[in-house]
Order: sequence, then C-alpha cells, then structure tokens
Amino acid sequence: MPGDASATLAVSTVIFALRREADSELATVWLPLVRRIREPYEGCWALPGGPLRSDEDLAVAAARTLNETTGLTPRYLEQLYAFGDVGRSAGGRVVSIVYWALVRSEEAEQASVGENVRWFAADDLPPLAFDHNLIVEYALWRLRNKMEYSRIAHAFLGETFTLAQLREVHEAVLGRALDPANFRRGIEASNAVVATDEVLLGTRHRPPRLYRYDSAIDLADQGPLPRLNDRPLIAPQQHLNDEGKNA
Amino acid sequence: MPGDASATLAVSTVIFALRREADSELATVWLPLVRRIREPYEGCWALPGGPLRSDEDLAVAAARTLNETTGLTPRYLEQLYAFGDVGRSAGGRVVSIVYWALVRSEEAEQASVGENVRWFAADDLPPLAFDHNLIVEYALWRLRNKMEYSRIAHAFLGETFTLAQLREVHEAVLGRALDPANFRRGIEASNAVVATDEVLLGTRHRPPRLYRYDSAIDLADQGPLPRLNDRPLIAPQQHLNDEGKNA
DNA sequence: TCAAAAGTGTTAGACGTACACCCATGG
DNA sequence: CCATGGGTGTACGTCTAACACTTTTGA
Repeated sequence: MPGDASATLAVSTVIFALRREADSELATVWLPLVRRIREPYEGCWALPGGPLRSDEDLAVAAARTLNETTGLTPRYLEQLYAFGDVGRSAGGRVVSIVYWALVRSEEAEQASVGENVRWFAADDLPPLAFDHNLIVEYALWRLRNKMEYSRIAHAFLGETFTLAQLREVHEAVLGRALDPANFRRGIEASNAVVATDEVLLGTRHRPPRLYRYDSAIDLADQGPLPRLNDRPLIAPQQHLNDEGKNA
Repeated sequence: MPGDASATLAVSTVIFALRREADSELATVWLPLVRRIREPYEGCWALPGGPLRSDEDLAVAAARTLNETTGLTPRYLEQLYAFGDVGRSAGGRVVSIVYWALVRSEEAEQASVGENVRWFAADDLPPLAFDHNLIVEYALWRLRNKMEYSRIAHAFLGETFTLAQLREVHEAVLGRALDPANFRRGIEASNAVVATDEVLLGTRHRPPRLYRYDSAIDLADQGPLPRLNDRPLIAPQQHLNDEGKNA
C-alpha cells in the first residue's frame, strides 16, 4: 500500500440564520454564500469554506471560515457530513468536511455583506457550485429534524427572550404554526428554560415574561462526542460567549 | 492562501455483528479489530481501515476494508463522523472518515479470523489505538439510537425470519427485554415487514410464521442524501443482494 | 372599554405498557 | 396431555392536539 491520500481536504460550513421578511408574518431560514472567483464554477455561488490548515481542528476551521465570511461567531456548530465522491469536484479530487452552524438573527442582520457575499433564502437558492445544493438540502433536513428533539432553537435568540419569540423560531424552522398553549407547556416541562423576573414592555398587550437558557443543559445531545461548545473555537477577539458552567 | 491540505486522509469502519454467547440467553454486539503491525501503536488493536484510494468513493473504501477484514459484504453502511483533531494521531496529521456497518450474524460466525483479526464484545474492549475507543463508543450510541426509529435491525437477519428473531435483535442492541405482544403490533403497524405463507418448523412449540422485508422501504432514512444501498459498493463477486426494486 | 396576546384549564383521542388469555405444535 | 412459545384481546396511564376561557396590558 503506497499510502498517499491523493485528495484535497477542505472544510465548508452551512450557516443558518432567521430573517423576518418585511411584509410577511413568518420568519424564514437564510444562509450566506460566497461567489467563486476562480475555476471551476467561477462566478457561481458556493458555501463558504477553504482548505484545512495543518494546525487547526476541523471545527476550528469551520468557525474560522464562518467568521471570515460573516464576521460572526457561531452559537451552535456541528459536523454535518463528509462529501468525497470521486466525481463531485470536476478538476481534482476534493473531500469536503461540511459543518452547519447557527448564528443569532439580530447579529446576522448587521452582518457584513461584501460584493462577493450575499444572503439567500434557504428554500429558494440558485444552482450552486459543486454539489452544494444537495449539501444545503441535507443541512436543512438535519436542522428541522434536530429542532424537534433538541434545544438548538435557543441558538437563534439573544440572552433573554419571550416564549412567543422562541415559538416563532420553531415555527420558522418547522414551517408550520404551533399552538401557543401547548408549546408553553412543552417548553416548561423540558426545563430547558428558566423564567426571569422581568417582562418585555412596549407591546400593545399584556407584557410577556422574559426567559433565559438553563446553561447547564447543552443545546444538543451529541452522544459520547466531546462537546464543541465547551471551549472557544476561535481566538478571543471581541466578546465571546464564555460561560463555562456545568451541572 | 497557499491551499494545500497537509493531512493524510484515511477511511475506517466500525463493523457490528450480533453473537449469541454459548451459555447466555441474550445476544450481544461484537466487532472485528485488526492488530497494528507498525508504529504508532504497533501491536495495538485498531479499527479496520486504510488510506483512501484516489479512484474510489468514501463508502466504497469503507466497504472494501470491511471486505478485506472479514470477507463479508455489509448489509448496512452509513457514515459515522470525520475525526480530524490535530493531536489525535501522534506522528503526522490524519483525518479519518469513519463509517459504521452491520453484517449478518450467521455470516459473521464463519467470518475469516486470521492472526491479526479478532472479534471483540463491543462493551468490553481493550484500550485501542488512537481515539478508536471513543469512535466505537460513538458508533454504538448511533446504533442504539437508530434502532429505535429505523429498520436497521433487519440488516442482522437473513432473507426470512420470525418476529421472535427480529425481537431478539432489538433486545440485544437495546440491552433490555421487550414485550412480545407489543413488539409484534409495533412491527405490524410499521409495515416494515410482510408475512410469507411459510412457517418455521422444528421448534418444540407452535411454529412461528416467517416474515420478509418490504424491499420498497429503506433501512434508514438518510434524508436527501443519495441512498448507498441502491448500488453495489464492491465489485460483484460471489452472490450479492441485488434487488433494486422501488415503490 | 376594547383589542390582542399572555397564560390556564379541560377534554378527547392516540399511544405505550402491562398482562390475561387462547392457540397450535412437539414431545 | 402438557409444556412452550406463538399470537390476540383489553384495560389503564401518559402524552398530545385542540380549543374554550381568564388575565393583563396599551391604546
């Protein structure tokens, strides 16, 4: 066995945020893409990513390209899949290890958008480079699946939030309305969230109570895999979320 | 960006089979390991695998090393995870794309076991090379999780089987006894299985009916990912399972 | 006082679990 | 006939979806 891996190794990331359309009621899922500036697929939109550096972990590479693209720090980051079929690249074998990430909606609003970076509605994408349409589709499938049995919806929200806001996140991702009463009971029963003694003022109705994450509970069960969110993924720059409590 | 991936790319596979202990009632999960014949970790047991060849897909590489190790064809094969942290290899960066596979129990009984290949009980492993203990642990977690909401148990069985045999598979993987009556109803309601008009004779009680897979139903929902089992993973040798029907 | 959303209560059906019971075969 | 697992019936507790209803604010 001559033991040389004749394939390029790259890391890409599907970055999700929620965006409320100007007119519409429901928020929808959006993601940033970058325009390719070289062959193959020059001019096409593609997932942000790049070659793996020899001194960084896979998840760190994903967080780095995410940051380079959007200027943001991921609130949630999980490996999606390794795509490596022979024919997928057209011009040299490339194995892409793809992550998917969630960023806060408000931060995403003011995220940098250059000439070659643009946000798209996830369910209305143009034809992308390589097999990236399939990859986004798969990432969306995982996001929707995981929403049902984990707490990743919190990753889209700020420090405190109302149950209606949390419900809107679920509704946007799942694409259907949920019963407010039953949703409240479900969340309360899960203990994923703790009530603060504050309420949100300024509405034109009864002020809703504000809630906070229970930081002792992880956003998603990854099984025996070491949890990513326990350590910072990129070098401390501005203000990271660095609450390292455990139960 | 100097764009060269300075990491070796390898594919490994966690291969599961069920084995009934001579005395015990319950079957348990077993897997084959190979002894390393070179540094690092020379002499240690490790997952079967090897470098990725430039002309084969990732899943094909997994099926190939599985076949080279056990002489078997996987009944189920799924990508598990890509492990690529900087410090995991000790002597050169290695990114391992790991698959997990299920093989039929009877075939595994008579599988080739050379000097450097041995089967181990999955819950009683020695310290393995690299981070392979963690990998096996994660694969087991996935197997148990997936057993609850998919039909992968069928992969352990032959062409026809009784519901008691199918229940034994579930019990072995989940590690607890299941109510025969409720299990029957659950399986029947899922339509995963169709009754044949044959029964299994030779027992010392009422002969149980034999069942067959519904080949229109995939073993597990992989979402939008192309299904592996639709095409043969290794070149046709002896007698592959080649029923390519669809609903 | 009214509209609107927050928040609570109640009910009917689905579903999971436990277990009693009959059925059919080998010995 | 009897032991044994195959196979059926049934009842009970829990969970879920639907929706009526009360509460509390801004306007």
